[in-house]
Amino acid sequence: MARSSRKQEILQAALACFTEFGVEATTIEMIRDRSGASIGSLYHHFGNRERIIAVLYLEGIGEYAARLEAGLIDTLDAEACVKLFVTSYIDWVVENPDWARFVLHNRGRVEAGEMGERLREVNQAHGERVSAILRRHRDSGAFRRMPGDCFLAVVIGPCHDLARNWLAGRARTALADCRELLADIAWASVRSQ
Amino acid sequence: MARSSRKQEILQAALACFTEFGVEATTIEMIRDRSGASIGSLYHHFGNRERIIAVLYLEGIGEYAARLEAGLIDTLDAEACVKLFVTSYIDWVVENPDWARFVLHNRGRVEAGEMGERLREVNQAHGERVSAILRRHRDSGAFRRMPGDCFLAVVIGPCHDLARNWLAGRARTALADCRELLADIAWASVRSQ
DNA sequence: ATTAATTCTAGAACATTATTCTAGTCGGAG
DNA sequence: CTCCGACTAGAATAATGTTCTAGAATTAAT
Repeated sequence: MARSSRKQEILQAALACFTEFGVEATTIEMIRDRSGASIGSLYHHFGNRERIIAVLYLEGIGEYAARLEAGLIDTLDAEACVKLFVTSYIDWVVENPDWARFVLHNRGRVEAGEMGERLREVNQAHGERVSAILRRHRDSGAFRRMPGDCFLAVVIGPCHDLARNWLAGRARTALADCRELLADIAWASVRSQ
Repeated sequence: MARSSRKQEILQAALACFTEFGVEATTIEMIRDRSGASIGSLYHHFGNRERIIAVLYLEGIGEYAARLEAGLIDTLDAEACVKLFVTSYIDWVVENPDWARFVLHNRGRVEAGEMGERLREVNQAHGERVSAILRRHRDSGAFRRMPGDCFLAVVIGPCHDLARNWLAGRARTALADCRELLADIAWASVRSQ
């Protein structure tokens, strides 16, 4: 099979181009040059430009989701659950800055495209597994009463915002240094009373 | 001058196309068709496709920033200041959903493009005016000690997240119904003690 | 009112970029 | 060996963005 890694090489090259020049400005040819693949190879593996973007996106959120779910499985108490959302997100961003930046800026694009349906399915499946775990704590009254949509936004929203700024070089504070603070605030915001 | 609104017509048509088909998928020709302008007119007013996007973006954040600053000028106490961040944001999103969706999904694109420098200037100027007002309260000890980057992320991050979901049709709860709750949480998260 | 200057509109010509298509190469299964 | 599917290659083509030249509309000056 020659190298089954050709596909991965293309994805890596694409991410590097996106990081360096922006998604808009990178052309198929730039990806071809950097990956060493041919036009034919590129289109064999992905079909079109948009699908390169979509695959990269789906792999990214998949990686983060897997990490989160791996941690959540254990019999954690409500506080640890909430804090895990924050810390595993921040850890992932710090470890994969380019990927994180790409994911943070391209959800809309993927969702509007032909892979949008797939993305919604993946997100919904992940959301339901996570909700199932949280429901136990919610039912036991560990959380302040609020709509589920708000709960997630309050817990992870500040992380998204700060990560976005940090990745863009706009934040004076290192993201990692806010790990504990954001986890504390998230827990304080959603715990009952 | 015929209509000086030709430029605005183009912007409105562009936003409508972006909303309906996504920024990627809308072509210059689609904008031309919907606005009734010619290619020449389009390029006369904007120079290139990217600048249409950038102008739309800058007008959007300008509108929200103006609203926020108009409210902040008054001699509000710390709590009212923080809550105004939340409520004026949510109000703006509810009143301008298409614009808000566009702004939420295209910051990276504008920032990476030729208007990126301009955008950073505008944002910095706005940020400094806002910071100046908040500093008074911070110095008086009204806020929990934390980095400035975190402060803003904690206050407005959940709004961004929930608005993004609501605008995408993913939220079960109406955004407006979360106005007070999010404002309360924001204040509770940043007030001292 | 006429002229001149400026702004704006028009769309064909052109350039760039994405995509398709045909022709292969390579490695393994039978 | 030779057949088959996965993969690679790059020229040909299609789609789209941008430039360019010409001219219409509007305004201001005389």
